[in-house]
Amino acid sequence: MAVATFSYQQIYRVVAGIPSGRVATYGQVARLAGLAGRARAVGYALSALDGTSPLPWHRVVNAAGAVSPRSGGDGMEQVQRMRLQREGVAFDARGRVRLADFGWQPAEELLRGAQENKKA
DNA sequence: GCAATGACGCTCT
DNA sequence: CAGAGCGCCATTG
Repeated sequence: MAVATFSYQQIYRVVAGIPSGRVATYGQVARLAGLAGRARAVGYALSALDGTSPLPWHRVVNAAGAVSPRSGGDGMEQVQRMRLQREGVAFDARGRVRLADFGWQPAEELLRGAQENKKA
């Protein structure tokens, strides 16, 4: 495994910053992590995580506002939905979240982009 | 170093 | 509004 590359740390930090009851898209996280356009890297970083990771990975969804079907058939996508509903996130009949209401809207200062690397 | 795969995003139909 | 196709970059073999 890559043993947590530099980019991964940025991604994890952003994911950990997602407030409860809100969901962020891979592209959003990627941009905040300084990896604009590399949404795939975000998905890869999360895939590298385990179900035991302390990060709220379940708050990360795709641009469609739906849980992405990961390979392996872990069935964790259902767990992700359950967790989000538990936090107050509502899903529509198609199992998709209304990003217009539950989508995470970070402050502009945070939107500076790749500038948030200060670590406390 | 090259080739294949992947928890994505955007555009077209 | 929903579904399918193409392109992007990063990681792994």
